[in-house]
Amino acid sequence: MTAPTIFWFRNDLRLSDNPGFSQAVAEGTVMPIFISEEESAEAFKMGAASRWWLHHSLEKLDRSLQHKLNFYRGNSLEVFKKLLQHSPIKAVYWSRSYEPLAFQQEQAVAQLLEQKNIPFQSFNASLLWEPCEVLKKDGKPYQVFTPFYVEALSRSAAIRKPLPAPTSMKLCRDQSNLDDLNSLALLSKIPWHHKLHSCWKVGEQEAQEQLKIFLQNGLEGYQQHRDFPAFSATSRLSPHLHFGEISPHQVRQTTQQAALKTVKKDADAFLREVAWREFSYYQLFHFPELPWKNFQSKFDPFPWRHNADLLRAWKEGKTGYPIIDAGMRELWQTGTMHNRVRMIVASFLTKNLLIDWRDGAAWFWDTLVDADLASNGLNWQWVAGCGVDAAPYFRIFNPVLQGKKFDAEGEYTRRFLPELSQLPKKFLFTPWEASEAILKEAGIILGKTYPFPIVDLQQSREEALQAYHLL
DNA sequence: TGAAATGTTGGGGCG
DNA sequence: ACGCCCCAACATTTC
Repeated sequence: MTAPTIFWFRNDLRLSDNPGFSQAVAEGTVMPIFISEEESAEAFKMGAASRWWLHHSLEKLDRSLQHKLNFYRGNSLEVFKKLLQHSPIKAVYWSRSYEPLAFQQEQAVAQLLEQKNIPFQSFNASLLWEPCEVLKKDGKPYQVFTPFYVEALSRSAAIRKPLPAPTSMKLCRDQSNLDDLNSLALLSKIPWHHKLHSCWKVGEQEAQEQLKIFLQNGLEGYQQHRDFPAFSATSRLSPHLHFGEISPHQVRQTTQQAALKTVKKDADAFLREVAWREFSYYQLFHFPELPWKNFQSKFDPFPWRHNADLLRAWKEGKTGYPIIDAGMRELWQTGTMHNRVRMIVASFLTKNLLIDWRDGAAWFWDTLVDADLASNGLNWQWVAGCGVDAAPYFRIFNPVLQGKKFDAEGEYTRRFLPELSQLPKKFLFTPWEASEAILKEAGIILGKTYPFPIVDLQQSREEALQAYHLL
């Protein structure tokens, strides 16, 4: 048997539109591998919800690969060193990561392969635009989304057409490898994740299916409906995109084809959101400290509060503000949160509670199935006001008004806060204003079945404005 | 991809 | 008929 080409799967867990994989298959026998770096460095630790997703995504991918996917644990450089000792390798291909640490790892592997004189090649499988190519006239990266997007769109012609999945593959296993998917220990022993099964369908086929469902049912009116958390008007593609079960190229092309029949402005609005994902990776590429360092360094001395009780109340959805609590419970129960509500809860944490955006980001990292280093960092910094093209510091969401405006019927809030389900619409976002009789009728005992507000909105708003103003 | 404070306008009630 | 006040509705400014 001739030596196989290794294809190193990373966050590109699909067979279709995977340029490196297609090329490897076209050139002969392929040994597909996946490396979990989680044990090798704290920085690679994934959140519990992401691990759940990854486990099932790998399971699906392994099935598509005729159960030939090879699993390894540890530092990727060490894994490759061992791999190269065992058997002759023709070449190594992979899809580039645009996350700083993962990029460093692949650079180290590339160096090793160079030394060993083994051909290798990396591919862009996950971004529509190479971060290093889209630059301002002065050669510096864009810091504002809109001009970035205008420039990016002008380069649309260069975007590759999505590739079909290979029709026939010769795959092989690494016989010396004893690890399997379960050795990666991605699933928590506590069966909390069972509830995620009813919310999500993981995998490449499922991602394609979800895109179709969204384009058929959700695209028309997307621009208006996407703001209302009770509707299912969002694409729900983010975890699929994060793990590369579907590529932005596929999303873009299929959306544009669908848009020929439906409303163009909705398609544009949707693709603009996909472009925000690009912008996040773009910023992460040019500012690798994005996930943990203020983009605007003047925020560095900001006096964030370290109040464990307030933070816990926020995490558990027990702040006493129903739209906040509904969002936080949705997150815990389903591994996601509607985009509008993410902004509201993030504003509440960073402005009303004056808690460090990194604490919020860490919780999202642990609980979101679409937790993404680039998007999480960019968007938290956006809300906190310290980020790229950020929201101004004085933009403070009022959870009562936001609830009334974007969940006017209270459907979303009641869905995730069953203890308030009997409360009349008039008081749903201000239960503390309801009379004793009304609360009793609704079966609510404030401070017992549902908390009193943990902060005063007006006062905390004033304090935030004052603190931010001092910057 | 806000909200609150402040300013302006115009219609109606009323002496 | 007129001026005055009130206030809702909308617009602008400010944080």
